[in-house]
Amino acid sequence: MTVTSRDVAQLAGVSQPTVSRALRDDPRVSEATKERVRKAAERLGYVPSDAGRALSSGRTRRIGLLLTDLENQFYPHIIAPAFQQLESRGYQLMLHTEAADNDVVAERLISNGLDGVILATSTIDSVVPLRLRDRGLPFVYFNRTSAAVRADSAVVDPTEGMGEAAQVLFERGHRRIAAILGPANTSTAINREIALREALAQHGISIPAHYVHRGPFDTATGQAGTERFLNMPEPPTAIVCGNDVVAFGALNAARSAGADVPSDVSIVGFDDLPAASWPIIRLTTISYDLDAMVRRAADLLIERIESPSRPVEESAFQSRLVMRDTLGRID
Amino acid sequence: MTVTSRDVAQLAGVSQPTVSRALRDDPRVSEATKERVRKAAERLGYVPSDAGRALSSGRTRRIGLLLTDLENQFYPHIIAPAFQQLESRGYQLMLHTEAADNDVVAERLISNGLDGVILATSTIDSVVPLRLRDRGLPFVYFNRTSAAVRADSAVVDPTEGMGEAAQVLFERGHRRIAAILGPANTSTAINREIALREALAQHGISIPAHYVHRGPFDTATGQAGTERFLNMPEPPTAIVCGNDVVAFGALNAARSAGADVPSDVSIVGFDDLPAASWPIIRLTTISYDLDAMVRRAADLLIERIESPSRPVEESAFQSRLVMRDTLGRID
DNA sequence: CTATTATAGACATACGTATGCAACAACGAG
DNA sequence: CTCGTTGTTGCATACGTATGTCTATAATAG
Repeated sequence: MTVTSRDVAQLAGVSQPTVSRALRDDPRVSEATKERVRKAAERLGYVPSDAGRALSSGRTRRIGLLLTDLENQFYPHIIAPAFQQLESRGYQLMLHTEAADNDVVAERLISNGLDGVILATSTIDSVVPLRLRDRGLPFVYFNRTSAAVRADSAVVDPTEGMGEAAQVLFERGHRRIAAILGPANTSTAINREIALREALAQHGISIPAHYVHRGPFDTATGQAGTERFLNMPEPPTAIVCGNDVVAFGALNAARSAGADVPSDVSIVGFDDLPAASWPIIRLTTISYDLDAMVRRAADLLIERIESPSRPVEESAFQSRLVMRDTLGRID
Repeated sequence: MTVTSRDVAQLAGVSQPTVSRALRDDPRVSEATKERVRKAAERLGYVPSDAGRALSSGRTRRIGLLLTDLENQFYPHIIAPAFQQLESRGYQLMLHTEAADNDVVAERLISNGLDGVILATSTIDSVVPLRLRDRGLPFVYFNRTSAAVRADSAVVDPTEGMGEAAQVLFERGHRRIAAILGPANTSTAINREIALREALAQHGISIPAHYVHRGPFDTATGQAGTERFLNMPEPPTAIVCGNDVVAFGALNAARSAGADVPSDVSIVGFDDLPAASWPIIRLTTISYDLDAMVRRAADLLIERIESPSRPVEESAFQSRLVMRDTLGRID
């Protein structure tokens, strides 16, 4: 039924191993034979079997990307550049989305014969990195890291962005500043909170406990937090959000409550997703080079696969504030 | 290095085939032996090799989803339910994004040892369906179909939705109606255009050529089309868009041009993406059960895989208008 | 007590490719 | 004329699992 390298070998009048080598452009095969083999392969419509190749070579040239919650607008923007970068280096991307982060997930990653894994949604207490390390399966942290195992990583450094945001908030007269932060077990939420608090502290501003809302990085969290804040007797004048998706939820809540942004309340995001710059949104947010970060993660992983003993490389990307229309002035 | 079924067999004191059967709960193995094997597997941390399994059984339980343009907001909403549905039926999803639609793509799909493919971005002149059919690799059309090969499909029937939209547009006094349509080589663009024109014709309205703009299903198209329309000496009072993403672009263009929606121009979308119902957007659009459609596509494919000789099933999903705030009344 | 059958497991082999090693031819140097 | 060298190909085998067939043991019937 299916055409194998043996069939090609027979037609070309060579042995099966020669076909294998010829089609991968092995220098040990003469140009004349290569040409003959290619012709034969073409004529039979031969397509090498990934399974056979994987079994024999022990490598699949396949890399997993582990995500939770694909519905979140943030992740599609990772997938596309990851795909491209891996492809340009001869690897394929295999998407894995899992609600939980447990042993079953780790097993699935391992059994799939992946050459490596990009972990994009690790929590600081994830078990997956441990399992992967035990198996010797290379991986890289993207965006978030886990405390359990040290590994190559590509993350954002929120310091500059939060610094600029704090500066502008202060200059524009904001003193009552609230924050809608991500889950406490994610490195991103922790780092952004620290960066924000330190930056505000430089202007003598602190965020009281009742001005802090925590939850998953989704619109519902932004919505819930903003509703809570707006209903307070003394609402904040500005809300800094853990990311853009949360900020979109905040904008929605403000609109629903009849509060004008930015004259009633200012909102700041983080990530600068494409939608943030849409004329109907114009979100003031903190930006960084997401595509470059994805590409870096892919590169780090491939280098790790190809030379496993390299020193660990932790790569941080600068961030900066992008002023648009959702951060106003207090008179 | 890696633990194989042979290692487990040795530890459990049985043969390798018995391990294979025991772990897959084959009735030919006694419960006592199964238990012993499971214990041994657990103790060694055995994880079966996908490649070995694929090579031996000829099946991978892996299904490809072929997309172009992951950046488009529409597609992530397909991926998540597809993932879930396939997983619940014991299959894994393998994402393939390709800019083009050519032989190379088909070859990649074939070599990957997929059990089947979901084609989500076929054009009517796609070559991939031909190649897959020649190879005997099962596939299903999702959303769009191709004329070249008949196959199972799950698509939207735009008739009712467009009918309701035309009705409301007419009742609210719109007579100059424009359309921003998708690429002419996609079945979705064609079907929606036909449905729209027929529905408007019932009210004696036709869309003149200069009120038609065509382009890819993205925000840029919506933006460009709307700019063009708004600059006309006699601009349309309403714009029907090929999908929501296009409509978002139209909203952006209107905002940039200082045109109020809906008092200056009305906008109608198609798909009812989650963002369409956001308070800051509130897009009037045509809705259908996208998740069910995805699940249907997955089910059709799996059934095709498991019984290849079934008759072809073409599944169409009803659509309906969802009124929100972007379709106004002409006084 | 023997013949028959059911049951559980072993044995052999297949799947398709990659790779170390041996074989061979052609050739030039000594 | 011999020997080493270089370049090209074939041979043998490994990768890890699944499955058809065969065998040993136990259970059952006559």
